[in-house]
Amino acid sequence: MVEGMRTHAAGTVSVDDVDGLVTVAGWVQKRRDHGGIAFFDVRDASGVVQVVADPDEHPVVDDLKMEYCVSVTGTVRRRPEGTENPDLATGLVEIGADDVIVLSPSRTLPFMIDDRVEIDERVRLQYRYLDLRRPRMAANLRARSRATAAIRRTLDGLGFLEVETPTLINSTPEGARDMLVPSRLRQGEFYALPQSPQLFKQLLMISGVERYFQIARCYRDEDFRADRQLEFTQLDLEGSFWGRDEVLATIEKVLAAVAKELRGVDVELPLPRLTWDEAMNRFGSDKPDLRFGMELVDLTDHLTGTEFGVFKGVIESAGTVRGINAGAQEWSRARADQLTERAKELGARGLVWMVVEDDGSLRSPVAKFLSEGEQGAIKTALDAEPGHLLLIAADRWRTAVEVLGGLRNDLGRPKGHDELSFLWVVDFPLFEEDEDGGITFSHHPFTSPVSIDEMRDHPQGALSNAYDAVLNGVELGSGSIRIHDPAVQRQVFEILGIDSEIAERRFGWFLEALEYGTPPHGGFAFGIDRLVMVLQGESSIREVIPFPKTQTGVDPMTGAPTWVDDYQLAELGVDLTASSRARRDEAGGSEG
RNA sequence: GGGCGCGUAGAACAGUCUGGAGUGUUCGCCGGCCUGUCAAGCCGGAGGUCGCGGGUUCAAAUCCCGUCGUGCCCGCCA
Repeated sequence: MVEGMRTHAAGTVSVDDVDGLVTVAGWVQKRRDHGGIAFFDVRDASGVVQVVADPDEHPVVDDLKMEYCVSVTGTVRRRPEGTENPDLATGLVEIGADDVIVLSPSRTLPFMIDDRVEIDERVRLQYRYLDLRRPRMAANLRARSRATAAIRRTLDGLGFLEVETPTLINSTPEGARDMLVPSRLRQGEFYALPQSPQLFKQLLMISGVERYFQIARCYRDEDFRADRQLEFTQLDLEGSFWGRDEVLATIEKVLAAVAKELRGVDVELPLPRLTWDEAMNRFGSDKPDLRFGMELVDLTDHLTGTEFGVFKGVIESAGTVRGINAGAQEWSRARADQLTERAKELGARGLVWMVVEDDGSLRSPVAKFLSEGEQGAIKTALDAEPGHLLLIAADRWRTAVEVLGGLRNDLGRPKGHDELSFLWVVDFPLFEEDEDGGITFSHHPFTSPVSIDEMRDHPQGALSNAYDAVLNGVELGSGSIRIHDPAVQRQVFEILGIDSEIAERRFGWFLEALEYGTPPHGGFAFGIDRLVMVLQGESSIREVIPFPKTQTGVDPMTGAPTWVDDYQLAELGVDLTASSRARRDEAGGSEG
């Protein structure tokens, strides 16, 4: 885009422009002053072009520092033979300066605008506006924009209606912690920021929208991770009169369109599907990374008669023994301790390791407790060759597979993001056990059961109509066919132990809405931040969020969150606890 | 809520284990030289609360305790 102050975008100046008079504007990337001749690079959003000037004719060139904002008018010329720069898109040409104007000088930078240096992230966030000038970050911004454009293009083509839902809604204590906003007009009452537009999109189905989507900001007040922020962006989508396969086919098209846009690859559709059961048993995860093998193997049957106490105890108490072949790994006592520690972190009580020696024998702290036959069976089951490391976990099923699934990821996961492995995980259990042995929904309580009878009679084994999308072991998002029958919805609340009075108070308005001819409906939501993160080869969501927060929820640039004045609190009918007040006073109090 | 790592000049680091003068490297910054560089080069210079507080010691960037900041992970994230 070229207008007004310039005739050309810097990155587009080419041999076609030779002998032409051009004006470019941008930032001084680097000045190289040779005395009688000086070069500097001008960078704008489109790229970089080199300017040549005689400092005697243009003394202003002596003043140019990095990141000065400048305008340059001059004549495009071919670079002298042997001085072309093949690394630069505009490397065949340069601009001979006639006029150089400093539009805006720059202070000395806190860090250089350069992808080759790793800067402390706190400093980057404090000067995010400079950080975003770096080519990698600028590329991530553009990628994100292209991703959302591709999403809108695809869904518009499929007849979807983009609808905005409110971001000040009612709080529901289930699920993640709500971000709360105090109401001034109704002191003492609070809005919540939406964790997702879930109920509103279902209402839109009742409203007759039939095909809805929204690129929605969502909020969850939980602890941070590399792939989790307080606020994040989802593609939220819902449709009526369709089933799971139509939802998946739609989302697949969107994912493929974004992958095509950002990676130029054609993702083969339909995407592979795994049942939750298979994902857990083979990969120890409900978001398996299929870019590598190292699959889990059930060793229980080979060890039913074992004398080894740990295995014996687990098997007798209906647990399971699972193993993985981690392949050739550097091995040491320290490494063994480290992996055992990690296994415990993942919930295991311990970890059995075995290294296959050159003669085929097993080196392991537990080898002496296992019979020759048992050792042989383990080796065969795990395809063990000399030099391989075998890891075995014995526990209740869920723990055993999840521990090995975690270790599998630690040990086998490819470093790069070159390969893309999308997949669906389907047939999730409807409920799972919570820590008190009670029952809790594994998706959300609006997810329909595959069978209502099964849900009522055997809730533990009941399947739900929920599905997840996974890319390279990253959970992109999930969806489900919803409950459209208010009676079933009430039953689910009941099974979950939500008192009918409470359900009525919290969700009565929604249950009532379901009574007015609700169409069968279902949908999906996936995290745009995570999708763009993986496609851009980033390992943190913060690299694709323009202004993210640190792990403690702070924005180092603006200082948010901040203390507020007493009069603001008074207007809201909110007071600080004594300890918060003390911290505020210690910090120098409120501003203004 | 918990575990682990990191914090030294504007930036990136080494030095910390094994205590001995703020020692050093690269980039940036300031001054000078330089007509084909593109992470230009050469010469010179400035720049430090070793995150903060306490302790041990004749002596602490270094050892110990606490604290703050930051990152990764576990819990949490329907």
